[in-house]
Amino acid sequence: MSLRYALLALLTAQPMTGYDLAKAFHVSVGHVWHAPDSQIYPELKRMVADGVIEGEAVAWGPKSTKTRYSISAAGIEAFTRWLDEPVEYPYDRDPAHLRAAYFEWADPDSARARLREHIVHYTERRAQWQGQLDAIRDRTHPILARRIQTDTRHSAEAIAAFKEFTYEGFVERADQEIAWARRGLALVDALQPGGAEPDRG
Amino acid sequence: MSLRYALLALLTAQPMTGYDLAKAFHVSVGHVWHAPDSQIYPELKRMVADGVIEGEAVAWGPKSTKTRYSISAAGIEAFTRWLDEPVEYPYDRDPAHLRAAYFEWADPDSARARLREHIVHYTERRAQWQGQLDAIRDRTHPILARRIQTDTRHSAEAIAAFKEFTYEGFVERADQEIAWARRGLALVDALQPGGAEPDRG
DNA sequence: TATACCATGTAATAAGTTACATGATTTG
DNA sequence: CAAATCATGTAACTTATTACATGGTATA
Repeated sequence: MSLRYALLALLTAQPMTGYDLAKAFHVSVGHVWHAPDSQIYPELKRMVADGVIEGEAVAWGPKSTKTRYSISAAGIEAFTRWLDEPVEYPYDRDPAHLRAAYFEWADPDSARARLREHIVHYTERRAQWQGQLDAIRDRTHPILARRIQTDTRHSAEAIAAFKEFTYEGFVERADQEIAWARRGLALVDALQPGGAEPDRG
Repeated sequence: MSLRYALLALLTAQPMTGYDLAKAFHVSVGHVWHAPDSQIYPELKRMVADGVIEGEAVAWGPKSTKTRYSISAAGIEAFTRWLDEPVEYPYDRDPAHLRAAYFEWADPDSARARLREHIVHYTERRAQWQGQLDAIRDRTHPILARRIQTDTRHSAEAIAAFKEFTYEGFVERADQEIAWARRGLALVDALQPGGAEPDRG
């Protein structure tokens, strides 16, 4: 159900067509709550049916139209009500840590490969999150800039501060995962003296 | 597909009936990869069909039987092959951080409530993970103890070290989430001077 | 005029969630 | 003999994944 609120959040910044919204999604809130286009379009239809957004057809070329969606009063209400509800935490399900727990069954080089992949994965994620953070801090993030312009009820300071806060948490998480995997590499080396060269990195 | 390997991992320690396995699951690897009984039993049937485990009926009372499952040679092979494959990282989908990003729309007391709930949630999780860690370290963890007894190819040291390593990562993650939420409380207070009492905790 | 990209999906599948169901057995 | 718990699920639903589909529009 979070996808709905992620989309509502985007539409509090400005009305958008489905396509623009999907694009904006992937470069902003999609970093926090992933969804493919094939999930976004049907959800938008359901949201119209439920009255939380409105869709109007706008001309596109000589014989085509596209739909521009805007949040309704009911949508604003649903969005703020959602913020008042407790979070439903997902169950723990962590494929990387699951494997790490049974590394005694893996070839030491295989274990090292998994840990290095973990570092690569979180290094890439970290770069993405840090990129968001930088753009939020210097106000070059296009969706944030637009939001600050159009939102009259909230201060630019507060709008940006909570987005910064969110991504800071992710960057710290990435750092923690990288540090954890490095310790794992050291552990594999310690348990398997004479294996591959100890990792420097 | 990870559920299958979590179950195989448990069965490398010893053969178990479905019921015992489900119970053991919930107090051990279920902390890393959650699954309800209603997912475990059907998966066991599929695993028998795929030949990675074998089920034998054992008498239970005068007129009933239960099934005892043991890992097969093919199962051991599937399990170790799984450790050789790269991890498929799930997409990011974080309901708590998603909300935090839009706290400017929330009543400050609502934002505080969400952040306090975050602290409570991770404090509880941390206690569970730390409990596992303590039991692993002093070798009182029943499944680990059994595993160390029955596993002739891996050293007790390595078996325990990787489980420790796994749970250490979770404990650190919990600490990070708690610290993050505390900073969030401070941020809400800073943006809303004169709101509720600043949090001490 | 071809290529990129705009626009919007559908279909099939997989995985996981919640609620409920049923009967046998052991134990106090 | 009642209660707990052992034992094993099924059904209905929701959510998400992957792959594919289709045609219009702008631009070089």
